Amino acid sequence: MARPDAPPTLYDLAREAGVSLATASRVVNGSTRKVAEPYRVRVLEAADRIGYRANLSAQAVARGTSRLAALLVSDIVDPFFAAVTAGVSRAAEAEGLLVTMSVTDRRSDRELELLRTIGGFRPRLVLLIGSRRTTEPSSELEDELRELRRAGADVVVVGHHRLPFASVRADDTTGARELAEAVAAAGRSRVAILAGPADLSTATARAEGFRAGLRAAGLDPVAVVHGEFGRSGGRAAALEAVGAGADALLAVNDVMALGALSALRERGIRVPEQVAVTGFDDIAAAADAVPALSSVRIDLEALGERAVAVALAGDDSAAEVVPAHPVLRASTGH
Amino acid sequence: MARPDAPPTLYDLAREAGVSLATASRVVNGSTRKVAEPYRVRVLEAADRIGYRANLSAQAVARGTSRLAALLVSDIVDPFFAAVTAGVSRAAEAEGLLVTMSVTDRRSDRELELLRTIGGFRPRLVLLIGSRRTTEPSSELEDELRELRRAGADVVVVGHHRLPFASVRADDTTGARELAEAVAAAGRSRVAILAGPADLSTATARAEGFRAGLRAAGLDPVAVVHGEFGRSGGRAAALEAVGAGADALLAVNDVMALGALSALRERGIRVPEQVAVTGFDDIAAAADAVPALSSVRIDLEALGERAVAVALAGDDSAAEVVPAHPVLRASTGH
DNA sequence: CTGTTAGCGCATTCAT
DNA sequence: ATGAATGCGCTAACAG
Repeated sequence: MARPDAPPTLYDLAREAGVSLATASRVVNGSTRKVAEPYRVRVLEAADRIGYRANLSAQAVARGTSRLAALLVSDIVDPFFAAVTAGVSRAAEAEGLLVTMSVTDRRSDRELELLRTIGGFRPRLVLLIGSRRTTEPSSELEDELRELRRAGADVVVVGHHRLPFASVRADDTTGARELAEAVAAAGRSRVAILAGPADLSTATARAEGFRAGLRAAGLDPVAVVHGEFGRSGGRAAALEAVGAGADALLAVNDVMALGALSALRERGIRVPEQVAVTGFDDIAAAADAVPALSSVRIDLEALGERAVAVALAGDDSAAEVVPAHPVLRASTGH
Repeated sequence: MARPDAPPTLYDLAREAGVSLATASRVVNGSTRKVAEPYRVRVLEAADRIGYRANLSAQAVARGTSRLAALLVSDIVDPFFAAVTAGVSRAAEAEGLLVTMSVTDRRSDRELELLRTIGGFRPRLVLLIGSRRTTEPSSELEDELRELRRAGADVVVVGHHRLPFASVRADDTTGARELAEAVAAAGRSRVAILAGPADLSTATARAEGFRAGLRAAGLDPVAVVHGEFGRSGGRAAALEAVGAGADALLAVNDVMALGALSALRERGIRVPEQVAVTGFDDIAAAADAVPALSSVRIDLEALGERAVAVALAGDDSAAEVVPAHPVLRASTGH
């Protein structure tokens, strides 16, 4: 029944406590507390007596800024993004920020649309997680972000990108290079790269790192196969790579590597005896795979936490990099 | 430089378009459009000329209600919650709602605290995902939810619970029963239940279902071992269960089952030859496990979508149930 | 159908 | 240190 029973307002609080609006405001919002103790307690007591809860939207209007951290993520079901999101969530809440999360589905149009509506809330932070296609025109996106920036939001992009904003990413190149070198050192000479989408910047950065590592070992990839970023993409790519005679498959992420493993298993191809397989990100499932998947470890949650820290710092030219190093397991015969 | 460059307001828009505030408002906010075409276009053109974007907080204040859907989730890294969240996100956005996501870490105090701050935004929807401990006093939580309800929010709880609010959950009992029966029919007679936390209502509902299924097959569980909900909990429980002589392990969720698989593998115990293992939820990783994990399939994203639909319906006594049925795979010898 | 005006809940300057 | 008054950006009667 009694639904639209309006919550008590600051006015109600003031009246209940027998003080002025201003005084009530000063004690419940914090600011530079300059309220005498007796008044303080009266207000505080009155507050929980009537169950007062500040209307954050009204605060945002009056203050001209909100306590929202807007998070845009490609796909929350992907363990990679889920982990980063967890980090963002923790760090944001520690800063007293409420995080809004929207999934872009990797579609630029949705990304843009979401950014627009979110902008309406005048968020304090805007975090873009998930690498951008390198081929798509990002000018619209860039404009929108710039707009948000002007409106007072600090924006940071997680992952590789070419946007003029602060960024946080893993040291993909180093991790990839080291992993490729380790695989070469393990005696594989015909290694293929499961490169994922050709226009995904993170994927290409990792593929480049693989190449560099192989080169350092005096090798050239026997194949570089592109495809979907997901598990089915990994399956298809794996099949194509072994068809090309590969004895090692370096995937640009764990999910693809897992797909590769399952495809190889179905084909009766033994890992690591016949073909070695590696992933990237070291998601939880990597260690549990059979055989356990060699990968490149990245502290995903830390990545998320750093993202909000960097955003809060407010330096557009910041470009933080978190470490990424190989974790060698059974899938490479280690 | 020009950072705190205040975004254009409705007032600016009106001036730019040469119309009144009210007219400008009418065209940009939609409502029952009663604006003559010529005016409409003038406002619209002016809008994107100056890059006008409505201040949603201000709208919320003026309207007395927001377009926010507040989502509280136990652990976003858990594939189960991630999938449900994805469904919620999609459905909410389809309704023009922005979703805020907070992770409770399964701690009641955080849950309560988050609910309080979120309440400050006067959200339109509040979704609680993740089953509640049955032992903890939920009165505070209940009060808080009731408060939100009074303030105009529609609240729905996903999963089993004992709260007087709308709910959406999977038909765990049926799914569990059917799975247990299938395992029994496959010739297992000494089945153990990896029951998870004794005070997690979803876990107990599933365990009860297992019991019922075994009973129907004339069996009694040889062991019911409680423990953590996660993968390590599954490992420990599995070891204890096989110690008790079990030839089948029914876990209350996939993550635990996956942990069980890995523990058994390390011990050299063969699945399904020596011991059958089953999970619950049928997360993506279940089908990829080795051996492929038998589980109970639930359309997790649909669960999330239904949650917002039910919430929007606004009926506190709604109690929707989505289907759950076994998916038999190699881990049970199917 | 359009414009005026009075709030919405709160922060904050300005007097006191 | 406190209170009265003004404004934040927007919506919703209310008149015209």
